[in-house]
Formats: sequence, structure tokens, C-alpha cells
Amino acid sequence: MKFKTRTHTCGELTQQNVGENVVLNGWVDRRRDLGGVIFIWIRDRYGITQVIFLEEFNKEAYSLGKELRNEFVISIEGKVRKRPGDAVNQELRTGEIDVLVDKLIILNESETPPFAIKNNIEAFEDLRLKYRYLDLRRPELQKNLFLRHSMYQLVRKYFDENNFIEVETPVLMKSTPEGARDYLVPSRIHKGKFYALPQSPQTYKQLLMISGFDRYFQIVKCFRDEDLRADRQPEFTQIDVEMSFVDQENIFEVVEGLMKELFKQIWNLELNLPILRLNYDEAMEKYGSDKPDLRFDLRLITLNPIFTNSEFKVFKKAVENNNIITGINAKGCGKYNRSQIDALSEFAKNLGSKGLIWLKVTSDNINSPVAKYLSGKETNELISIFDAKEGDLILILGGEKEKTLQQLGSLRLEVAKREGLISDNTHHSLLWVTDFPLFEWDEVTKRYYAMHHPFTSPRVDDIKFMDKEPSKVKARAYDLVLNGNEIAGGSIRIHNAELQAKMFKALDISTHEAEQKFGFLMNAFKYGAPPHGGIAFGFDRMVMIFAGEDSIRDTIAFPKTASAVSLMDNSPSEVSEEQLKELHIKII
RNA sequence: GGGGUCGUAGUUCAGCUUGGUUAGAACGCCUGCCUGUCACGCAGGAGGUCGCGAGUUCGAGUCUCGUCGGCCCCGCCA
Repeated sequence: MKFKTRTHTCGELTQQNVGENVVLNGWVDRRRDLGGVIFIWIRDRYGITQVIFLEEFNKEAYSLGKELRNEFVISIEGKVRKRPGDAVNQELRTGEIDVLVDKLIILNESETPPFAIKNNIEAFEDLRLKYRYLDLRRPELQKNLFLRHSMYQLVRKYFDENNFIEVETPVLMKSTPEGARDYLVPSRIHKGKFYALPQSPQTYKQLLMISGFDRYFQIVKCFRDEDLRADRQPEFTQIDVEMSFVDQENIFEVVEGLMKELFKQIWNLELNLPILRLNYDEAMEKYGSDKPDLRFDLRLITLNPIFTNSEFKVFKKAVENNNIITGINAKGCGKYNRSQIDALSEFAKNLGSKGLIWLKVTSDNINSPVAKYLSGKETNELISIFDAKEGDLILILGGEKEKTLQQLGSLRLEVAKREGLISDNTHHSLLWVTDFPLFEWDEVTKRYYAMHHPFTSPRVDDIKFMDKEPSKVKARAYDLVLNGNEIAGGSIRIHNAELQAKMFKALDISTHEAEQKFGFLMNAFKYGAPPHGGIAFGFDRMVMIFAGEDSIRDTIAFPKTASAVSLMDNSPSEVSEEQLKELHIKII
């Protein structure tokens, strides 16, 4: 089909162009047929321009214009005219003008789309995902993908300017099932053997340090076969960074520079450096989370000292069992009625807590189901430690330390949500959480696991605890947290074969097993491995936050559903007998 | 693996508590009229496997059980 190349996009014509003959290409966004005159909005990625078909001006174009429907692809030729004064549309960048059409070519027709191509969409996400190519026509999603693109460019530019080299690492690699489940790829040539898709290029980037590349980064797809969430996809993009001859401070400096640049370029905000730091123990105790959202205060306070000699059985027992009693003061929530408080209790219960204790602070005392069990002294101390005023609501949980802190941490977020404590979206909270535990005890398998990964270096002073008291050992590991989301995590690595062996031993990984799984890395350590460390950013999650979205699916072109399915192309799907046979695979 | 929630017209929903007439609304779609609309307006019209399968019942969109799918959360995510 013959049509002229556009002279302008649909987002650029202004008063300056009045009188010009122009050609526009795009999609029909909306039509308003008044009889005798037809207004069409024509849309492309740059914007929307109103074009007009006038019966008395050009009968042929007008009758063809009658045929137009939403999402038809068209090319028009016509003259730019200034709109009458009262017909200017302030909402459109091109709202001062319209184009009187002299020639229309319908490049392609379209069926009525299953949902309206517009912002503030009403359709459910499953429908949108099935027709993702239509969903992606919506300006909202286009904006997100353009933002994502800008962020790629800023990241690449930043690391390039700071002397980092981008190196691609293999997508088909060895399966090392420490941590997340691997996606496996069967080998045709080697019967019964499998590649794995990388959960992260961790081992490769460490090998690149041993090779002497010194400063590496990569924007890279990673794969984890675990259950999904609003902020978790089975394949996702990571900004992977590794540096040699560094300690934690050097890595922080590089990352803080990047964040400053992103804040400036994306949000036009001046980020004050250095970024606030909290160690893991503090973060847990004060906020009940290893990724606290500090856009609002609402701190947890440990109450054990108040209740050391309590008559109240629940508290007495908690203190005796070495459990924690922790609480928050939900300012002004004393107004909550019974059902609102029940909802909070239910929320805590669903997290696994035994029971939420609440106390409404009244003008002269407290109103609570447990009031009668508390001594006057305890009540007064509570009110004083929380600086509680009339109309406040104190919420308390007791139980096993780590879990209880986490539960109250979730409750803290819930209260913030209900009370609208995060309303100012120009105020962001960025912080480092440092000194994570090196190990994590697993109740089911009764052994320690690496909280981060087995190449994470312990704090030098803590190495002595590795044999006898592993739970005491802190790691040289850190997370970067933005508005309550973990956006990056990293560590200083072990670069010494002896310490690495000690680590494997603590993790109950035998020499043979370590050799089997990580022999290539261990071997490399023998040939002059420099001290090194790094960090990896969850890029999709960062784009999500910078875009102000609640789901990373809105920042990924073709995402999968919560059950890891692509509704558009129906993957995963069955394959033919021949394919399976070639791969030596039998479905059971 | 577990919990919650949703599934009715192309779309978003109401109807379900308390089973009973022809399953409604808005938007969208189709036809006609309309020369300054921009959520165009006006008149008319079409459009339903009430996710699927059993069961209870004289009768099921509505009650029960199962199942499938979406979303959120817990577990999981070195």
C-alpha cells in the first residue's frame, strides 16, 4: 500500500505549524462523528493530534473517514489550522491546532479491542496480559518502558564513566542448587545432563575479579524457579556489580553516586549523601524488618524491661522463655472501633502471631481487655515509654524474637497504610542495612544455611565464632532499601581458600560436595584472588519504585502471572514426543 | 504446600444474605440523525455456556462439594 512517510509525529504540532501541509501516521484513538464533520484523535507514541474530516471540504476523504473505528491504522494528509479560541484543548500538547484532512489512507483495520486503550484502565490484568501488545499501546505502560529505557542508559553511562567494564556471562551454566531453585535446561548432546539458567552471575563475576578486570558490571537477566509476588518474577533483570581491592565503604561510595544520579535525573531530587545506615539488629528491633520503610517513624519498642516481674501470665511467660515483648504506639488510633481493632488482630493472627494485645489510652488511664492484669506501675511505664497521649492505641505482640519482630513490623506497615502515613510522594527513604547474620538456622533440616550466599565474608572479628557459635557471626553483607523495598544486596566476598573451606564446613557442605559444586571457583582462588566484593540491584523493582507502580509487571514488557504463566503465548507448554526423545526425557 | 479474595454481556459491575416472572446497569459495539466535538449529543438495536463439573431441590446465577483460572499474602526467594 502506498502512503507518504510522516512529516511530523502526533505529539509535536503547535501554532508554529499553522498553514503547513503535513502527513501524520498513527492509530485512531477516538472518534466523534457530528454529521458533516468528524473529529478523529490520531495517536502514536509521541502523543495525540486531532484531525478533522469535513464533508463540504473534501467529500471523498469524508466518506472514507466515516469508516474509521478505534485502533485503525491510518495515514492522513492535510493542512494545520489554528483552532477557534473556545475550542482549544488544554489537555493535549497539540491542543492549539487541528489538521483538516485532504487525504486519508486506511493502512490497516482493527477489530474492536477487548478493552479500551486508555489510561486508568478498568480491565482485569489477566485480560490485559492476554492482549499485552494492546495493553502496551496505553500511554501509562509506554511511559514505564521509556522510563526503564532511560534508567538502562543512565546506569550504563554511570558505570562506564566510572571505569567499569560490562561483560556478558553465560546463560547456560552449571546447576548449583544452594539457594533458589534452578531452571534446568536438558542437554541433547550429553544424555542425562543439564544446564541451569543463572540465578545470578555470582560465580562468574568473582572469576572476572580473579582475571583482573577490577571493576565489572552487567545488566543481566536472572532466573529463579520460586513462587511469584507482586514484586517477584521468575525471570528478572539485575544490575550486577563487582569490584576488586575494595571494602564495604568503596562499594557504598559507588552505589551512592549512582543513586544520586538516578534521584537527580528521574525525580529531579537532590539526594543527600551519605545514605543513612542501620545495622540488621537495629533494623529488626526498631522496625521489625530488614528492609524498613522510614518514610514514617512509628518505632517498635522492646518492652521486656517493663515486664520482668509482671503478674500478667502472658508477659511473665514470655520473659521466662527468653521471648520478646514488643509494641508500637499507633498515634491517634484510639478512635478505632471494635471491628477495626478486630481487623488488626486478624491481620496479626494471619501472620502467625498468637494474639494482639491492644490498649487505648484514655484521658485518665487505659482501656484494654488486659488492663486488669497490669499493675499501675507497668501501665505508667508503658504510657511513658511510648510517650502515649489520649487517643493513642498501643499494640503489643509477644513471642519468639525474630518472628514476633517481623509480625509487628508488618503490623507497623498495615497501620501506616490505614492511617495514610505515607502521603508525600516526594519524600523518599533510602538506607543501608548492614551487618546481616552470616548464617540462618533452618528448623526443618536442622542445619545452618548462608543467609546471603556461601561466598560471603564474615566480619573479621567474628571468624572466631564460626565453629562453635555460628549464630553470632555477622557478615560483611549489606542491602540497599528504598521506601521499604530491598533494591540491592551485596557483600564482601571470601577470597581466601582456607576461609572458604571453613565456611563450607560451617554450612555442613563436605569437601567432596564443595569440590563437586564449586571446585572451579575454589581452584581459581588458588591463583591469586584479589580481595573483592560487590552488589546486585533488582532492576525491575527499581523501575517500579521510580515509576510509582505497585507491581513490577507494569514495568516489564511481557511479564508472567503469579503462577509463572504467560497468558499471551501460553508458555510453558507441552512439547512433542520427538523433542523429548532427542533430549532423553520421559514425562512421568 | 497453605490462607484470603474474585470469576455474571466485549469491559467494569449489581443481583447471591432469604432459591421462583423475560438475569439488570454503565461504558463499549451496531443503525439512523446531527458542522466545533474533545466523556459529543439524541433516537433505536444487538449482545449471556452466570468459569467448568457434580450434588441438594418441583425449581439453582443464588445453597453444598469438587475443580480450573486471576490477584494478594505466608512458606519459599543462597
